[in-house]
Amino acid sequence: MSEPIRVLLADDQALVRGALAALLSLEPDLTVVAEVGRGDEVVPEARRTAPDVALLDVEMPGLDGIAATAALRAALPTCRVLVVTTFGRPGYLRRAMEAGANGFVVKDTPARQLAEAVRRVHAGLRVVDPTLAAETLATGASPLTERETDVLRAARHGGTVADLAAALHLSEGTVRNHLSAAIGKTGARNRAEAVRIAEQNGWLLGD
Amino acid sequence: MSEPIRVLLADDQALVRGALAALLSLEPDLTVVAEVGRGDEVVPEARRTAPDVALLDVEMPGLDGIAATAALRAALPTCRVLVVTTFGRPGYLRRAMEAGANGFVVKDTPARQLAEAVRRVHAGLRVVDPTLAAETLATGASPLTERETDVLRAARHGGTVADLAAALHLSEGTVRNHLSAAIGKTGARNRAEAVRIAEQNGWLLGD
DNA sequence: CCCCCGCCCTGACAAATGTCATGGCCGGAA
DNA sequence: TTCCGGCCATGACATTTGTCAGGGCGGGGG
Repeated sequence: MSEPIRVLLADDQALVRGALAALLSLEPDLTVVAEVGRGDEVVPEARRTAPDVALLDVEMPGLDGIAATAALRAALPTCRVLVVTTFGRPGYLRRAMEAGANGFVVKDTPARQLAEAVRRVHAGLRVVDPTLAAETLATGASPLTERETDVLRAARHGGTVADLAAALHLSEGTVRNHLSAAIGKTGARNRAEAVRIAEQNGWLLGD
Repeated sequence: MSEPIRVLLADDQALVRGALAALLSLEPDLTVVAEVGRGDEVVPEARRTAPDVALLDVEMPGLDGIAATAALRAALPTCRVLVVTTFGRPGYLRRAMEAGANGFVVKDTPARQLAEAVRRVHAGLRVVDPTLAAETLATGASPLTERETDVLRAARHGGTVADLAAALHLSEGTVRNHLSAAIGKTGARNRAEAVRIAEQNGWLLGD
């Protein structure tokens, strides 16, 4: 039998991270060689420990999992990436794949399948949650323009138009116009709903 | 040495649930006797397996963890409850304790401490995340009246005032008034912000 | 070269939202 | 009993938000 597969774990919730480590450690052919809780710690730690596969959560402080995927692929091209996330948002899958991920799994897949997914990714295969794959094709990429995305992102916290205008250095009229466009494109009936829809589709990544 | 502690796990994310099971199974004095993915499966499964400690997530379909806690305490008073949650929302802790929980842990506590928390709860001690305890005292109970809470809950999805009025069988003026009151009490500057604040404080439980 | 198309920016107008004063209802205190 | 205070309900009014038409800028195709 060959060397065990070296795995790096990245998840912001320490409890979940530790639990996943315990789960994977049950498999004789897998070793967890590193654990990190922030996206910006992924690359430094990967350089140090040279993992074969990195298991990255999408929701992380510092750098989200998608950005961390891109950074890791650039820094260590031989390291495979398996993205894991809580929410089955179609946009996440698309963005993850564009960033160079080798696999994508949502957190409500059965626990027994995770080790198998790691093995498949390590073997060079692509692993994609099948239910999500169909949905991704249906919803497609973001229809939002760059500025519209900026404005929606800023609107998440619930400020007034004046606040957004100040934060983005735009006139209030402009902000209203971008919001209006975003509302139209998302099919929403007001700002709050547009934010919710865009967020659910994963169109607001990048803080 | 006495019998191992029997544990029931409830979490809607199968991967996390399985991982927690793996983590706890590493401890020789703990046995995971049941796993469920919905709040409304907790009591039936507990009746069947007679656990000593139930580990409940707050965010679950069917019945949230707080409601499940109350139901479980009523059905099997000898079973201790340890509530686990992703978000350290002060209101959650308060509500969980009022519902009869014996402990409360957030998911970014270190993994090693979970087994210890289970043991303490089983021994009859209370386990509370210390940082959260202070915050709870500071933010206190919800200042929102029942109707205000209803209206904010309905407003989460982002509908218009007309929608809310129809859903709650109220006049539009009334809905606006309740929203205005909620905005005032939360210190928000518009509806969306009020929803966000109330949600963060755990004042909107109960779907 | 010129045209066209899309994105960005802006102000004026219409529509929705938030505020306020008012009145009905109920339960506890005087 | 009567009064008081809190919650709920409602309509009129001011403010904010969403829509629209229009102009500037830059890249790609004819």
